[in-house]
Amino acid sequence: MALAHAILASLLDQPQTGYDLAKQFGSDGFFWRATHQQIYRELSKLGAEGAVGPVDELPGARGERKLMATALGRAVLVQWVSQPSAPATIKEDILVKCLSLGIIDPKDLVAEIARHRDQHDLRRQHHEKLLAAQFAHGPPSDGQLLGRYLALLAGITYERGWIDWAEVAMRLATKVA
Amino acid sequence: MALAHAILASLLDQPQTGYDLAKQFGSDGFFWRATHQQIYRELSKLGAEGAVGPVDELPGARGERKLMATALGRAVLVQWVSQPSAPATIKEDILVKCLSLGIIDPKDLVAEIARHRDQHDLRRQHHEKLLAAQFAHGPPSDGQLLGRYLALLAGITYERGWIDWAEVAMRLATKVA
DNA sequence: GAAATCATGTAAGCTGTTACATGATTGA
DNA sequence: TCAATCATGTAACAGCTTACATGATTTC
Repeated sequence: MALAHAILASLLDQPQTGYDLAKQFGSDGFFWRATHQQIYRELSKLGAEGAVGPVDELPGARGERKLMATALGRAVLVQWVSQPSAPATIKEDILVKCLSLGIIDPKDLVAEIARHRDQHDLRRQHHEKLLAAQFAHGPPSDGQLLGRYLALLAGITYERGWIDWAEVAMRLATKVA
Repeated sequence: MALAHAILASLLDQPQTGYDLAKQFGSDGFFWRATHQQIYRELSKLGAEGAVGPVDELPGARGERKLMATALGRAVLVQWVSQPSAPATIKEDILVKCLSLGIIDPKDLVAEIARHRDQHDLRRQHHEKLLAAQFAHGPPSDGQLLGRYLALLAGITYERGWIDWAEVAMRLATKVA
């Protein structure tokens, strides 16, 4: 149930509505993807547990229900972080498609790999823009900020890995075509 | 429902029992992870659809029920491969932990990143051993084999990405500690 | 006034994980 | 013969995805 913890971590920085969170977790560039349905479900649970709570905003602010992590929520997060977790399992369609190369037209695979390279490249650019905008002066020394810096760096490294692989794979698969 | 297709792709090479598949999909190094329960569930479905079928082995062979993809199964796979698919979504606990750096001891995060680096390094070594053993003479020209080569290459690139990131992240997070 | 965006939900179905179970065969 | 491995399942639950729905506010 790491989504709950991802939400809590996201609510450390600033209060947000479910909608805010859904936008963030729905954007292609974010380190974690989730739909608004998942977000709201988790928020109800977290609210029932008392891990997130409403922020009493200016009464004039239209029906917004901004939430933030409570002291309990932060404690829950700290507790979870202290337990070791296994690396995520890879489930990439493109690899299944590679394994099917024996029964498909290599040109189709090359085209599909090209599409993937483009999508990963878009994300890479997005991450790099954020990094440049938020951390123009290099890695920050503040803990909270450094965490975001490291997450962005991981995203960039990840996307670059796929891009590099795609270039090599396309060259090799073209030869067989 | 890509697991079904991963199974079909795996049954292109050679007939296997559910147990064989479960071993393969359960090993840390494989490009896709699934438990034996998932495997058997998918195999029943695929069997009911006629996408996989039994191989009549030597009658002496003990209760083995080797399966392979049928013509229909191959057609299903080809059809699925022809549709574009989106890159997988990242769900890495370690990134949530990075975002929590504001409320935890940086030393704990560094230790956790070190654990992750080690696990990714084990997988990297595993993949590289397979690559060296199966493709000693470089990339193969045969389609089916090239597919496996590309999948292995992707695995290696992926693991290296995380290892590289971990080295940088540990250096930066140590400074703040 | 219409369209877009903000904001929040329910319901159904599929996928993945954990726990529990069974029986046959192989090797020490 | 005892343990390990082979081989196959059921059941329950947790997590994720897709489709369907509603109403308020903001912008053109």
